[in-house]
Order: sequence, then C-alpha cells, then structure tokens
Amino acid sequence: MIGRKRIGPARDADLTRKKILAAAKVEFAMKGLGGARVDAIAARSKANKRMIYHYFGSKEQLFTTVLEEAYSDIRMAERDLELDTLPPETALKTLVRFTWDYYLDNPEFLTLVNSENLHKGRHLKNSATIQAVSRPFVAMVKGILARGVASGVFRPDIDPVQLNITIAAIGYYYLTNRFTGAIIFDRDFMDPKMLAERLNFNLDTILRLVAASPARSRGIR
Amino acid sequence: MIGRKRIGPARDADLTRKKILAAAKVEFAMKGLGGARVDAIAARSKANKRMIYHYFGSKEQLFTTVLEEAYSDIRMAERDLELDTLPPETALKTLVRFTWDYYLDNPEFLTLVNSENLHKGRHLKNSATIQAVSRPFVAMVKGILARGVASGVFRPDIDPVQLNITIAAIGYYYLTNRFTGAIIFDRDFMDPKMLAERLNFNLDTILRLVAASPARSRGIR
Amino acid sequence: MIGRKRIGPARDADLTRKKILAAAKVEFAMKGLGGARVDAIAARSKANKRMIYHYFGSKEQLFTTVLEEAYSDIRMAERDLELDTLPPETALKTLVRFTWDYYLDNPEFLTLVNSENLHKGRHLKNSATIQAVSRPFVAMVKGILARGVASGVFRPDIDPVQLNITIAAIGYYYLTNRFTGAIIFDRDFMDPKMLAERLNFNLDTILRLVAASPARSRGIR
Amino acid sequence: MIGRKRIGPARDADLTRKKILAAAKVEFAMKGLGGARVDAIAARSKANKRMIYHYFGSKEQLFTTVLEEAYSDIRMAERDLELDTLPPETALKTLVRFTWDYYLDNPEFLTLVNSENLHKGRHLKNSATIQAVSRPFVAMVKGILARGVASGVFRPDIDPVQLNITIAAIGYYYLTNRFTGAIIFDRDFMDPKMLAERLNFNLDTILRLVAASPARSRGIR
DNA sequence: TATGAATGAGTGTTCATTCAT
DNA sequence: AATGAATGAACACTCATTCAT
Repeated sequence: MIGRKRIGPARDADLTRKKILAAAKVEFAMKGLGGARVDAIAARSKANKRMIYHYFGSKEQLFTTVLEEAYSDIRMAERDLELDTLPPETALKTLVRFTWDYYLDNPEFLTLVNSENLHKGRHLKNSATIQAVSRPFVAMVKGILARGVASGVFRPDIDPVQLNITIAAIGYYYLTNRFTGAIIFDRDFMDPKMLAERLNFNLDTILRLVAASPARSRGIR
Repeated sequence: MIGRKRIGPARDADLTRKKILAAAKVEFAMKGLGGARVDAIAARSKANKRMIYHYFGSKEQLFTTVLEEAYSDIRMAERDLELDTLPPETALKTLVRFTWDYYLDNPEFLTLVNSENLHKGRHLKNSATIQAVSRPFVAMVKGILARGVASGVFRPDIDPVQLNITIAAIGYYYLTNRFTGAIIFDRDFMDPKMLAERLNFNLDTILRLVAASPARSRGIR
Repeated sequence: MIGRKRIGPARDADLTRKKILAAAKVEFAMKGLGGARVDAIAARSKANKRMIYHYFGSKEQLFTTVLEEAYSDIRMAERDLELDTLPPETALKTLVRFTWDYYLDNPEFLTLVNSENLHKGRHLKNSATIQAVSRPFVAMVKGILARGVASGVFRPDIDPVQLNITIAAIGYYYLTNRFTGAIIFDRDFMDPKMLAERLNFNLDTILRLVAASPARSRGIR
Repeated sequence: MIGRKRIGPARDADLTRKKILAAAKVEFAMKGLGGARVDAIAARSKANKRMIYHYFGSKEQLFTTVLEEAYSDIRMAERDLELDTLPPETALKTLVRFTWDYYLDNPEFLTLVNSENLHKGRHLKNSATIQAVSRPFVAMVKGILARGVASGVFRPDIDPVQLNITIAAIGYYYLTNRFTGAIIFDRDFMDPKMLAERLNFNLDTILRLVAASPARSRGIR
C-alpha cells in the first residue's frame, strides 16, 4: 500500500489480464479446450467473467493467447540456454535435459499442445507469434548439428527436424501418457527413480543416434 | 410374432451394439471425450439414442468400452506378428514398423489414448481387460530383448519398458502433434516422402539404441 | 381420458409444436424479435425450452415460422371472403371492413409485421410460403378492380398495388400507432365510438378514391 | 494546464450531449429500443459510455429524449411551412407532400415512433414536450380544414384528427413496411419511379377525400 | 428390441450499469 | 468534465439423460 501509488489492485488492467491468462492456462491444461469452463476460469482468476470477454473476445481467442504464450515461454527459455556457446555434444545433452525438465516443470504445456492438435492446429495456424518464435529455435538446433558434424563428433546426414521431433517425443510421450502407461506397464511413471532412469535413457537414445561412431550406417533405407 | 422368433432379432442386437461402438470410436477420436456428443454418436451409428444407454449405460462407460476395444485390437494385431518366431533384430524392426503403420492406419487409437490420459487414466484404471491384454505384450518385447542379448546383437542392460515407450513415442508424437509440428517446422507431416523419412529415422533410432557396441547396423532395412 | 387413445397430452409432438408457436406469436408480438425471451416463450407454452430448439432450431427460425403462419392465416381468411363472387363495390367494402376487423382481432399481426420490417424483411426474404400465399391475394384485388372498371363503377388507371397498400395503411397505422396517437391527439384510440368512426372514415376514403364519379380526374400528376 | 482554461471545455459538454443524442437516434432507429446497445451508442458518438449516464441517466431516458427531439423536429419543420398563409387546398397538398418528404429524408423518425408504440407509448405518456409541440400542429390542420369548408372547396363534416391520421398513414405505412411490401408485391418500394407514383397516389387519395362533392379535382398537382 | 418426446442443469456470451480515478 | 475497469444478472442455446409407449 505504501510506495506504489495509483494502482489499486482491483483496477489494474494488466494484472487482471495476467491473472485471467494464468487461470486459463491451468484450466485448459486440466480439461482441454472443450472441457474447460469459462466460469471456472473466471472463478480461478478471481476476475469477473465479463472481463474475459473484454480482454480476450472469446473462449477460443483466450485459448489461442494461452497457447501463444506457452510456446513463447518455452522458446524463450531455450534461447536463454545459449546453446550456440557450448560444444555441440554438451549443447545437445543440455537440450535433451532441458526439454525433459521443462516438460516436468510445466506439464500444462503438454496438455495444451495436445488440445491444439486435437483441434488440428486451428488456433495457431495463422499465428504470427508462433512462427516468429519457432524459426530461431529450429535454426539453433540446426546449428548445433552442423557444428557437431564439422568437428566430427556427429555423423552427417541427420535431419535436424527429425532429430528435434525425436528429442521432444521421447520426453513428451512418456509424460503425457503416464496414466495409461502406468496401467499397461504396472509402474509408477512419476516415481523419482523411474523419472531419472527415463532421462538417462533419453540422453542415451539421442547420443547414440547422432554419434559419429565407427557405425558405417551406409545403406540405411 | 409366432413362428420365426429369435432368428433375425437376436443378431440385430449385436449389430446395433457394434454400430454404436464403431460410431463412438470415430466421434471420441475426433472430438475427445468431452467434445463428443451422444446425439452425434446416435446419428452416426443410425441407432436410436436410447440404445446407447441400453447397451452401455452412460457416455463414460461407452468411452471405456471403446478404449478397451482399441487396446485389445492393437494388442491382438501385435500378437499376430508372432515376433517370438523371428530373429531378435528382425523382430524389433518389425515391431517398430508395425507400430508406425498401425498408428497411421488407426489414427483414432492415438486420440483415444490422448483423451484417456487427459482424464488421468480414470476409465481404464480398473479395467481387467487392459491388464489382461497388456501383460503378454510386455512379456513379448522383454523376450525379444533377452534373445538379442543372448545372441550378442543387442547390448544388455536395456530396460524393456523404456524401450517399449520409446518405440511408441517416436511414432506417436510425430503423428498426434503433426498439426503444431507443421506450423513450427513449416513442413507437411503427412507428405508421403516425409512419412517414409520418419519411419527410417525411427528404425535407425531404435537400432542404434539397442545395438551391441560397436553397433554393426549394416543391413538396416 | 376416455375415447382418445394413445395420445397422452404431454407426449403429443404436434400439440407441443403448436403450443410453442402460439406462445411465440404472443411474445414476439408483445416484445418484438429482440425483446422476446426464449425462456418466456417456453414458460408461456408450458413446453421445455429445449423443445423450442428441437422443433424450430433457433429463436430466429421460430420467428420466421410465426411470421409465415401469421401471413398464411390472414391470406386464408381473405380467401374465405370469396370476394370474386361479390359485386366489385361490395367486394371492396368487404375487404376494407375485413382488414380493419382482422387487425383489431389479431393485433399480434401488426407488431409481427413491424418487427420484421425493423429487420429489413430478412426472415421472409426467401420464404416460399409467403410468396405462395401472397400471389392469389394480389391477383384477387386486381380482379375486383378490373371488374369494377368494366362495370363502370370504378375509375380506370388505379394501381391495384397502391390501392392495396392504402387499404392496409389506413387501418394499420391507426392501430399500431394508437399509443403515440393518443398522446398527440389526446383521444382514446380504442374507444368503441372512435373505432367505429375510423372504420367509416376508411370506407369513405377508399370509396371516394376508386369511385368513377363525375370527377374528371384527368390531368392528375 | 495553465493559461487557456475554460474556453474549450465549457462548450464541449454541450457538444458531447449532442453527439450522444445523434448517435442514439441512429442506433435506436436501426435496432429499436431493445435492440440498441449502449456500447454502440458510445462508440458511434465517440463519447465515453459513462457520459451517457452522466447526461441522460439511463438508456430509457436517453430514448425518451431522442423521441422528444424527433417529435419537436418534425413539428418545427411543419410550423415553418406556414400553412396558415396558403389557400386551403394548397396547404393540404403541401402538408401531404411535406409529410412524405420528411419521412423519406428522416427514416429514423418512423422507426422511433414504431418502437415507442411497441412499448405502448410509455416514454412519452407524461412528456410535457410532446404535448406542447403537438397542440399547435393539430390546431393548424383543423384551421386549414375550416378555411376550406368556409370557401366551399372542402366538404364539411371531416374530422381533422382522422384526416391527419390518414395523411400520416398513407406515407408512413408504405415506407416502414417497404420490406415486407417488396416481398408480397414483388416490387422495389424504393425505386424512384414507384416513390413518385406513391406520392401522387397519396395526393389523389387525400384530395378526393376532402373534396366538396362533386369533386372538381382538376389541377391536382 | 426399439423409439420419439421431453427435461434440468448447465455453457458461452452479452448487457446496462456502477466504481475508482 | 471525462474515462477505463469492473460487475451481476440475464440471454440464447446445448447436453447427457430419462419417460412413455
């Protein structure tokens, strides 16, 4: 109450916007786009439901904004890793580890992406934001690979897009499908020991995949 | 009413059930559990809406049944591969390829599993069916690995569960997230050429992962 | 309960439809399209709100149906006058009187038409019903005029459309604008005496308009 | 802040009021009282929404003010015709023509009046303004009639109120109901030729109505 | 076995109006 | 005088489910 004049908490437009966005992220992550309730978002954000429409126009536009922010966040965090400055192998390991940790710490991201894909990418298809934040990221991984090939530690002819997908896949799938996984494999996928094993397994998978080993992988088809 | 009882009608009941189940699978796959509409399922199956409740009790129970059937189907198809009878490396490659093809041919399976995980596995948690069909499958992969280790083509100390998850992950993730993928990577994920590349990439990934070092992965195909 | 089998009142689809339609006519007439409440229509018809959507699709489609019915009703009543069988002057007087009485007895018709015109005729623009019921009516008035001209009681060169509009106008305007009229002219527009005067005034207006009097109305411009 | 106080702002208040009133007239005319949106009025007037409440108290009071202004405007315009100074027949023709032109040029007036009548004249019932501006107008028409009767060109026993209503009716109805009219009669009611025909038809109607019989309505123009 | 009719509790969205500055 | 932020009540419309036959 002392020090910051003029902005009564209940009247701070930007704060309200942020609270709605945060609440919406949680709701959409928990229930999906279709299952999320605008009422619940309003209640969770302690904002009036009318404000949601004032700031975001509709449930779908709110969802779009949440998605864009989620992608921006992860891409910014990746950029902050400054992988360009690391040796290729370290950079790659860092990326695998980061991806895993990020998914673990931000599980909403996974469900949001799932939801968007259930809807065939409709909300992001024409999002300038997504395209803007994606390009540098794709370029960065490409750069790591190129440097690794140049220094002889990575084998050539690895498609950076496919590599990227695989790095995401092996973390993502394990975590989003941990519930059916638990049933099928009769294990607790969130047990710290199993989580640690998974990270190691993933690091192993990626390193063996890119390694410029004696493996004469010519003839692959 | 007199004379030709029980000959046609008895089969119709079963047919109705099957039509509902087929329609429900499509609807749930397209819209998720929350987004699917009982009316739409009734319309698509050309059955009366009341029949859905007659045969399945509720929308959620119908969803459970659809899921159980979906899992049974893929597990049966895997069993039919008779991987036990193949050399370990061939068996593994066959499994990777089969998994990929099955996902491609039965995309509903992916969305159904996604939906169930959004709901924290609630519908399958106590399903005897799932557990019954899963056990032999897990055992089979374990067997392949063991045989491969014994014959020296696979390295030891590979967790069959982790391997299994990875085989699924690298196909599953690519396909379910193909819409956001298309946006981020600016590629058509369903382009036949890219699909073929992905399968090869996945085969490569798995074989390098399990190969007894130094991996002599000649002859991958 | 005795005599009419099989149709429990609460389960008669056609009856429900009719009750909704009747209630909607009242509501729309009283409040206009925008002011009418679907809830109020449901309550008034003692039908479930859901049924309104089941039978009519939307508030606007319900409004369209109400309008079509209202127009069909008046056109049918006009047809039943069998004006073709009457001498032209009698036919015309009968029409003026009928129009006036119909407006008085069915005040909803006036407000419904007003509402539709506020919405620029959007709901009827492509209504086959309206066009089907209108054509015979327009033709009938044209026929009366023609017969009157032929027999020398009506002057020629009267546009039947303009005549029609005027017949409607002089009754319609008085009745729909009776509230502002009462304020401006400080009279009770619904007082029986004033109503009777108005009808006579209107009959006079129309008869003088069409009369083939010595009036040599050449040169009108 | 220092130096040029109070010069602009004092006039702005009045300007804001006027802008709101103008915007409200358009909105209410287009959508009716129920359909008009306070937000839309604020946007259209480029005034803050709060100002509407500051100056007018409520949406309904704003509507009342708009109506009062609309009536004042037409009554003032009629007064400016100075019909008392014209020969009775000319005065009457001038009035018919003026009424028609005014309705054509100020279509909002028609819809506003319609709206008010849908609401049973509730907003004007106790309006001193309306009564004040109406009295002279009614008296004026009465005067024209009296002069015409005295000079022998009009027949006696014509109720000036009924005449007044009819003059308004034949223009008003044609214009407000032009949309349903277009559908029923399959004509373009706003086509210049049809508009001209209608005006002539109306002049003819009124002149024949008041003419001292045998109506020598030569020279109608 | 099968069906069309009916319903209550929600669902996203809108609106006139007031608050705080 | 003027404004952007906020709200509660209501609105059109939907949905899974049950009733009556």
